[in-house]
Amino acid sequence: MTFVDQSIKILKKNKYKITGPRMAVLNVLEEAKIPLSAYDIEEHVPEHIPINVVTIYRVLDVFETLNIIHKVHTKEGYVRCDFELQKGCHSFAICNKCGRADEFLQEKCDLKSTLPKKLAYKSLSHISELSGLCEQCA
Amino acid sequence: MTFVDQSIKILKKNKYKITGPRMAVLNVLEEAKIPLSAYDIEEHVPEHIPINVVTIYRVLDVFETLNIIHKVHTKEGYVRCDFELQKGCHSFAICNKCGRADEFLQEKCDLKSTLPKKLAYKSLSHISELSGLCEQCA
DNA sequence: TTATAAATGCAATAATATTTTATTTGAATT
DNA sequence: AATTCAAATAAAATATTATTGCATTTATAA
Repeated sequence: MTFVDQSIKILKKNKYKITGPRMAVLNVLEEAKIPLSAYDIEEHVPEHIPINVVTIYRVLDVFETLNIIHKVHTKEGYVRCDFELQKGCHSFAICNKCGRADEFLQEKCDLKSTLPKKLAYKSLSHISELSGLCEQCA
Repeated sequence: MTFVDQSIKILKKNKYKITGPRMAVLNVLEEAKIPLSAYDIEEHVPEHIPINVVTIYRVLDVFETLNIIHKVHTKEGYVRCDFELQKGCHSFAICNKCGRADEFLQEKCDLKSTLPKKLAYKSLSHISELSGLCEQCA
């Protein structure tokens, strides 16, 4: 099942409408290898169906909530979720040279357990981003 | 040894000058519990010694290079380094309510080892940010 | 097919960040 | 204490990322 199909399924399941802007953003992110900003996405959308950037931000908000996409904070951009991965810790390996971002799973994630006892946080979520050089750029 | 003194020591060791703007930024960050943007810092600097925001960005760049401060990417802000911690993985626990950010050490950090073999990245650095509620806000 | 909640468009604005060029200054040296 | 100059800063313009409020349109359930 493709990324787009899987995403549509998730949208419907959660009572969100299938709209033009949402489909356009899904199609752009399906192909992207590097994190794209809302403005990047605006440029990649086919010229005959222009979308307001504000709309793109709102679409991205919904997609993030549904875990259809993830925000790569160190790059201020968004990438599609890799549905092949199981639910768990969504982490990214990011290439400093070409910008490529690969999602990967931390099967045995111990981040929460490393939080010192004296920091009594009720933790809800976390993100790990690793910067380096991908195979091609190394 | 205070954060400011330790920072001065590191600046001198690396042949950077001790200047007004650098001292002002150090003094602001020494007290801050939450990540501050360059513009936040500009507002916190004493009124009788205004600093250009561009200068603050450049000061922050140097400080980041020297690991005197860290950027909290999920908040687009900067916090002082906690020199009490040993060198290693600088991670943050961030409160979603009050914004507080506590640096903590992952003694046995396994992030790099969780990167799948097929992603042949040469990893250089990484950041982990955990969002939740601190003891006061929980 | 129609009613309506949800989604979008538009305009304005805020917040964060960078580039270029000219000027000033910290501190090493004399 | 005066001199010197690489290093640091200021200023102005511009780029990039993000949000808010309100009017209008649309996807879909009934």
